[in-house]
Amino acid sequence: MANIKDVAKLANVSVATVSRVINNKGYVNEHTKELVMQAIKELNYVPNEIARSLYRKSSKIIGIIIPDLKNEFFNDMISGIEEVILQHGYKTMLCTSRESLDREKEYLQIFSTNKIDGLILCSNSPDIVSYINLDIPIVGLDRIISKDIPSVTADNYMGGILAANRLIEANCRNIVQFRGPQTLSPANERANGFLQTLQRHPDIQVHTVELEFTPDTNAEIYNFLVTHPEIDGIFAASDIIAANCIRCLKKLGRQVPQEIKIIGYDNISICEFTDPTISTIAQPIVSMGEIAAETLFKLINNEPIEQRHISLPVELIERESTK
Amino acid sequence: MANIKDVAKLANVSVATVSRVINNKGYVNEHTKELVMQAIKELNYVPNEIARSLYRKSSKIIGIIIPDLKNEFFNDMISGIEEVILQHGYKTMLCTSRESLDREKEYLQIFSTNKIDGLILCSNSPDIVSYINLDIPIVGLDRIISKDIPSVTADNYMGGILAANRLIEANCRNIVQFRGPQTLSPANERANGFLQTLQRHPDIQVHTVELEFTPDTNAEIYNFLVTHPEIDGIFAASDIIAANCIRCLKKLGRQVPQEIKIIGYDNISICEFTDPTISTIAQPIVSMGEIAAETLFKLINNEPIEQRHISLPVELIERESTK
DNA sequence: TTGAAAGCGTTACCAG
DNA sequence: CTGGTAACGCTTTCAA
Repeated sequence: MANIKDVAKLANVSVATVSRVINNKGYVNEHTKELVMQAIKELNYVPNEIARSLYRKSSKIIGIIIPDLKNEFFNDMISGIEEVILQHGYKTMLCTSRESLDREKEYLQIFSTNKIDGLILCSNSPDIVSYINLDIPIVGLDRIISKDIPSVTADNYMGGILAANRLIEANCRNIVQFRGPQTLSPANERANGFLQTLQRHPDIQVHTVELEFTPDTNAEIYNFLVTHPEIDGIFAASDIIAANCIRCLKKLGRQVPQEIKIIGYDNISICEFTDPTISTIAQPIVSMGEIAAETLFKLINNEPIEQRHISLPVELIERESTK
Repeated sequence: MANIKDVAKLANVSVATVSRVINNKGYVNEHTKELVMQAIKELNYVPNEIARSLYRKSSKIIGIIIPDLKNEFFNDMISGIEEVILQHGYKTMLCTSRESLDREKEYLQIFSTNKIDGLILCSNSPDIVSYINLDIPIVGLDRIISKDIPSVTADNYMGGILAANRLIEANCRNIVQFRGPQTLSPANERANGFLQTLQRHPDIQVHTVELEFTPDTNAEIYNFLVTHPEIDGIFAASDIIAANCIRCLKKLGRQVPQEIKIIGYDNISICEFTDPTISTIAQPIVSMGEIAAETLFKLINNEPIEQRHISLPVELIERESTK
């Protein structure tokens, strides 16, 4: 692979001149420029970004840590992020933590040695903060990492309220909330919004079941529904869980939505494929990613940010499962 | 951020010694080592991987280009790849092409300037080869890029055969194949296996409809099914398409699987959530990713590879849609 | 067992 | 307008 010296030699100029040409910076004679361009083409030269990074002390790489790629929710986020990163002329280093603190630490280490310029972090681990030894801008995504780290989240509290109101309107009297783990702030906020709204209706019974965000929650769901035949309304922590509920209820011979209403969360594509289709709380997922990335670049460029913690509105999408 | 010089100064040794310590290489006195370690800890020093990369002329980064993150199929692949890359002490630079040649070229350019050490490429573009100006190992994934570039694919031809045989066994007499675009070799191989098997049954009518792998193929599917009420068997190019078929047929009041059998492709999670659940051809997706990565590292380390083009077995997964 | 110094490929400053 | 050169942070060779 040719380097800048080879180009300089071939074009009979100094490396400084070549550098000026490839960066379009400083004065350089039109004719000299031509010569250099020709040499570049002839040698098939591409500048070595690593050497540049070393000099400028910045890799132009943005690190992203998310729990899981298999979740459509995170995919949508990433597509929003990637677009913005590319527009700004940066690259993406994408890592999945699999919800493991060890893996997060490992990637943080890699990021640290690789001198990334910014980090978008979507972490469950409450004490991840103490492992962050990066002196670069960070934006928390979907979850608030700490008070000091800017974040972009959805209005989970409102999501809980919307779900509760819909079930109340639908005349549900025995409601179960299959909520996410207590370690996740979004799950807590949703539960708070949900429960506080229902508290104003003392005639409504509310159960709470805490589930992990793993694929095999079926047994727990099934067990609960079998022992609680009086349930007539479900608020699920995710659309996947909602879909699992539908499956369980079908097995139990119960009619959705006639006997039981269900509301999911996220508005991923599965909502449209189940029978009945799933009513859900939609988050502006792609926007969340975009805004997180935009915020990160503001931090990188030392521009002011209006708001440290941005919370985006959510929306109830009505489909068949609550009709 | 402290650098190696700072550490050397604090420990009262030379940078060479510090280097020896952090790399565990060459002779260094046990006591000196202690001193250096202490200095490292005190300064919170982490080696600058960019400087290392520059020296060793290798970034320890593997580039991955895939069409789309939103597709569960590619996600599973990536999780296989990521694991192997991490084990080998490399990092991942993941890029999505959105099926756009321009974007592929853009990323190829980025990879080139960033001196990645290897590339896993999942590209639709037939003429992508001519844009690859990297002198590093490449492995094609899911699709064969060129005869010379090692690849890992699934046995798509066999997938077509399995699907055909299942529909034949189920006594289908009017079959439609919703196949993928002709520009994709996997789609062609599946179609070949499928059609060649059915040719031996002249009493069976076969239609072929070519679809893009976009989310909004519903109109085309609906139009075809409405105008062809005699259809009693469907082979879909993906599980998503199969799920769309189920939705359309429900709208048309037709019973699956009683009146029409459906077979999908990929075995992604949606198969379990539709009603009826979807029979499908399963590819060893995670393995494909792992093997592609393993192959890449063999190439990087100049180890021999047994086979240039590896084709992995597929399997029919029987669910309700063909019962 | 340790240190000095060259070199990895680039940029930017300072002279000319 | 152009060239020489220090600097970016690290590794490795060669001498001591």
